[in-house]
Amino acid sequence: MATSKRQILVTSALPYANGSIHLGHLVEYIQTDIWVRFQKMQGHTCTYVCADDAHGTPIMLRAQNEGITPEALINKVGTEHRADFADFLIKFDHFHSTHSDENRELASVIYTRLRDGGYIKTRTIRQAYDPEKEMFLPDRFIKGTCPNPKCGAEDQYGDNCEVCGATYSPTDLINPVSAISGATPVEKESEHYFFDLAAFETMLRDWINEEHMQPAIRKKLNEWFEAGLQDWDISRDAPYFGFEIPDAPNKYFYVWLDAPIGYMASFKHLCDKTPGLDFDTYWKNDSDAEVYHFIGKDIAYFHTLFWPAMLTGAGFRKPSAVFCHGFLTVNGMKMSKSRGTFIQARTYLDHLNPEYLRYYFAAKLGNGIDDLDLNMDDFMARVNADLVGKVVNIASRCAGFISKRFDGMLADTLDSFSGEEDLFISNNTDSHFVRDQYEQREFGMAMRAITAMADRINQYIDTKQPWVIAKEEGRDRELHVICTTGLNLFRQLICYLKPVLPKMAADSEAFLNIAPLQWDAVSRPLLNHKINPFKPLMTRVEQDKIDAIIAASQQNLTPVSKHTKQQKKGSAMEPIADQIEYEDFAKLDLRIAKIVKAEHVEGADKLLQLTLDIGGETRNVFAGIKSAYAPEDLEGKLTVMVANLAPRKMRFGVSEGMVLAAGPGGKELFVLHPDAGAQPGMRVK
RNA sequence: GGCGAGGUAGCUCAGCCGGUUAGAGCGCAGCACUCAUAAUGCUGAGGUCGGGAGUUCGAGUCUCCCCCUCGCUACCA
Repeated sequence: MATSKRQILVTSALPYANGSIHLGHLVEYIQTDIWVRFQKMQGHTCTYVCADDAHGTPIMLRAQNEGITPEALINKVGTEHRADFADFLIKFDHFHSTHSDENRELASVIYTRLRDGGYIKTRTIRQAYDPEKEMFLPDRFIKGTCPNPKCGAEDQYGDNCEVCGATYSPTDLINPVSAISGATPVEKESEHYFFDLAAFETMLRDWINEEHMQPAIRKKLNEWFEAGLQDWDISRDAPYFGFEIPDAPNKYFYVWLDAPIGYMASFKHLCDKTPGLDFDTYWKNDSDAEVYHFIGKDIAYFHTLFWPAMLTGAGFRKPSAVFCHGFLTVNGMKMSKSRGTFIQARTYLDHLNPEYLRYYFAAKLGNGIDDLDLNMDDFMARVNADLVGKVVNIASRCAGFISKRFDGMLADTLDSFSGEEDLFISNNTDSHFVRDQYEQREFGMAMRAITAMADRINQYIDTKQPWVIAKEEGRDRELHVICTTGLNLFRQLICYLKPVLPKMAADSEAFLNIAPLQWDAVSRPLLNHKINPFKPLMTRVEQDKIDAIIAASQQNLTPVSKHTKQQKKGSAMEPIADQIEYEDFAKLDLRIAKIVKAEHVEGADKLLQLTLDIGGETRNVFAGIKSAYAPEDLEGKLTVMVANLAPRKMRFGVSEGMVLAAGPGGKELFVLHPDAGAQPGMRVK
């Protein structure tokens, strides 16, 4: 490990200023923040910058919808983002916006240098245009019927069909409409600016063969090389919310052009107000400083191809490395609004301590690009057992004796009744391992090593039985040393956990009455020192809090804008329910049923009582179809029923399933009938 | 369809270049203890390492085939 001071600049991907921060985002910010805090504790100069990604069509349109300026929108969202990050203890040295003077300047510098270097070309392309709104339409803003003859799903986006998975160009859509105005798009030509990525192929191929990224990403890049590097369209026509291209009126930089430059811009802003922090030292071509980007694996293309190529073409240094992480799943599945697992940062914060999540993510993060699963049961068990049960418990079980018996003073030596110092030293030795794991972003390994230390300490206390010694005459000094040892070991643990748990570390520092912990400071014990009374440093995760988060996440997102708005434009069709997995469907047991008997129910206005034969057995089912069917119309016919629906006690008896029917109600109800040949009891699938 | 990552105890995961009885934590069972936020310690049960074939003296660990999961992508990047 390098012992000299390093100069390190670290970034996380820029969150888009169009939506809220959710738990998926936080994997990255927490990962980065832990690494940065760790580097700072090592005494290195480590600077962590980020910014809101504030440009692009979606932001422009959303601002219009809300009747505010894009600037007002990004300010509003920016404020919210900052609060979410701050409350999750993500400590940026600076959080900027891509819609800033610094970014405009740097984007212009980079573009101009690329242009002068011959890396910018122009070409006329044809693109869908909304004649009513007078703007070109990104594929995502065109909707129509899927052109796949086997599919024909309505209301699909311009680039691919979410129903059948087919891909096509917007011009293939049947009855295409602009999702913005409802007008029919026309084709129109426009001159676009392109970045000549292929010109950098040799440089990029060399670059990725060094240690600048994880092996899995490198493989992916090779695949992209095989496919051939394409020119990159970096311009968009007005109206567009972004920066106008210097020598091209009414042409704007595509949001992804100025987004990564936002890393530099944010840093530039910080440099301008921080003495001793010099922009060029970090970004000049031959810089010795280190620059790292933490990103999700989905945006590797931008960061490992475009970005280093742009930097090289403009005479800047390339990143030292790009670190990718996987996605977050919740309870083993993709985050889902309907399951209540699409959890906003704020929703979590309303109910739980952010350090729980920081620890849990740390415990499961490695340096690979595997997805990370937030399993709620595991989350609760892990946090409670490791943090509360093991770590905090050590302080809790020693502190009482120190304050009650020794007036809050620690002993003046650890020397020994049996190996106190050895234990202390062995933790120090292990700290080298922990440090290496942090450096390598193997946080899970680090957490494991730390909890193993905690196990040893609890064993030590158990062996020593201070509660027995406390009752015996003349063993005060022994008791004093044991508890002092315990608290010193605790101090080490907290130090090693500090990058992950900054708040708990601060509280522990207050409890121990010490200056902020630095990594190496704990190699010598704290002796003959007055500590403060112990207060609980962390309480347990409770199940009802987790339930509340899930419930709140479900409500948050059900009725909202999206559906209602689009519904008005389209047909009067009831919106399609949230997507389900095959397993969800497979849970339904649908059977062909023969209606052997149908009769009126005395006293019921809407119900008919049906006796259904489903092969081996008969079921009694109450169906609300009296308004549309007479019993005699039904008897003898076949229909389809849900056979595994939980029986329901109704006023007139127990209903053991339900028959399927369509229609709005009243006379317009249509019971399903199978085609000829179906037999009672057959499963429908 | 293409590509990538995975499938190891109930759960979440370690297992480097192949080597004796496959590991950890949580959970579970029993015991101990009571200083501690029902915390802690000890003991134990539990896995034919997705399936099959091959290479080898020897394979979660290498090769091939198959099955399953997840992700990306499908001339947007």
